[in-house]
Amino acid sequence: MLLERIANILELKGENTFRINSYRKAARVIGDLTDDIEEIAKARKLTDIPGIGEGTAEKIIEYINTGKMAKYEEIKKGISEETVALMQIPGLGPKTVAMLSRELGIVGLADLENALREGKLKGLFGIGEKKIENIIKGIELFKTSQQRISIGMAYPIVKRIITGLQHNSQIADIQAAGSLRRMKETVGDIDILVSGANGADIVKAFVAMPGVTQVLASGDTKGSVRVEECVQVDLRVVSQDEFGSALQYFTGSKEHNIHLREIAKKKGFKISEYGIFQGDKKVGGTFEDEIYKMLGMDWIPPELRENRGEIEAAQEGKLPKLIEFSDIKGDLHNHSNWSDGIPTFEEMAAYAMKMDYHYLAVSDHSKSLHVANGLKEEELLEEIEEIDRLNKTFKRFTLLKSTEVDIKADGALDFSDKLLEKLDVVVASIHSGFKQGKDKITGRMVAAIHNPYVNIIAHPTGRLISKRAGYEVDMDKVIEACLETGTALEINCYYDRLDLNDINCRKAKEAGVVVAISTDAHHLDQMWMMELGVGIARRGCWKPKMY
DNA sequence: GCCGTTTTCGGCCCGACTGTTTTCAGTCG
Repeated sequence: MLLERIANILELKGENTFRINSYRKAARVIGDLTDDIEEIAKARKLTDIPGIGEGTAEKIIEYINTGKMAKYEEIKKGISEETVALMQIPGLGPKTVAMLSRELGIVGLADLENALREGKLKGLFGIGEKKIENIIKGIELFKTSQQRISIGMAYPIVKRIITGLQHNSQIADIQAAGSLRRMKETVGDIDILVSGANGADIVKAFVAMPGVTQVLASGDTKGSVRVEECVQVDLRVVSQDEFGSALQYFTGSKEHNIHLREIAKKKGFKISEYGIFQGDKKVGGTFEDEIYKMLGMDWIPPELRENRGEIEAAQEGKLPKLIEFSDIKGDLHNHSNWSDGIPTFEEMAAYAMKMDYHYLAVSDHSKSLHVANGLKEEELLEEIEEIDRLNKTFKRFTLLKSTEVDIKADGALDFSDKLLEKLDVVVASIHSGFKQGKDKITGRMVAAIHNPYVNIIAHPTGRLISKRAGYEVDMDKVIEACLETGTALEINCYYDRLDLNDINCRKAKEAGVVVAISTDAHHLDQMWMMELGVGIARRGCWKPKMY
């Protein structure tokens, strides 16, 4: 995003911080849009977007018309991308990078490492022994730092740690915070907050837990470790009367907190991780909701805390009552051992009943998907018979006859309508021809949506978090077709898919399209991932009953 | 650069930590 790049370069140039933040904010709100930016520009409504003023609107229009931004072309002169990237090294900020570039002509990481080796940093203004040591450590950290991981990987780690610690008698409250609590699809590190009297003891117990591979810090109020899964987990200990405000603070997002503090300030309050204050007097902090209440708004569910309008909605008492895991009555996309799954029908049904579900779809792959042991027509017919037989043995529970039918590269479905008609739920999805152009892929999907027997389009974009970008699909056209036919789009809960993502999910909701939250489980112990999908749906503002 | 119950100028979130320029700037979350 060009606006973000402008912000980075301006930062390096030591421009006014507030101007830099304006560019960052503009870049972010545009990234969060569910509507097409060009459409908004055409309707001359860019400045209606909070954070976009006259100046930025002009630049966006210029970019749409010419593919360039004069401002960017102007400021990037003489500054290399490599130099801008140096700011990502922990401990190196814009001031230091600019100084190193000015004094030593350092352009990129290679230059910096050479200069360090040759001892050139010594004696520079503001650089001492310690600073040099920290830059070296920072480079190391930068090189080995992990990408953000899927929330589906982080979630079980948190559950394990919380389960392991909650019996500790010193701990009063324990709760995950950060982007994990907000159910963001990826998390950088994991933040866990506890309240308790003896911080040092709690931290000691934390760093000694099984699964810890490296202790990064262990103090009286904070412990930091790396666990087997190569993720950093931070534990912070606060007193009980600070737990609410600390939870609010550490949950974020940063943008949400900044906006909240602006409002607090205007109302004569000050909020920090230690509490909410009126003058010097602490007026709250034990419970998170009291902070929101004192600021004259409803408590905001963590999943919505991204500064995308949730604060205004809370002020007006217009926050939706979001869907919860307990609202889920079944799962419409699962695989059995008849194709590439592990469990038998009986095991699936028993597990679903234990989860308090009323129904569960058996949606094994179709014949073309050989790698996943796709079912042939006669096998699907057998499967139908077997499920019918089993259903007679259940009370208040139904296994639904289903398939995950392939939308083949030529756009045809892998099973005939005559066969699909015999099923309770038809899930259709793309597993081939990923590299086709946008029109072709969209055409295939729209054709499937128009098939009268297709109920759900699974993993609509095909992306795999941190692994595969997904095929090119025109989501607006897909949504339009779904709206026309009543076909549902899936929120695939599988941890590395989470597809639809939160933005597309909200887009679907705003359009009035139905979504199905399904796990695509191939194993019983993947069925918990429904919780992830519910999180995405909550971020997409879905209520329990839309219709 | 944005924005307005402080409304067209003058603000713009809060606190901790670190290292060094010894009174505070830079960086981070």
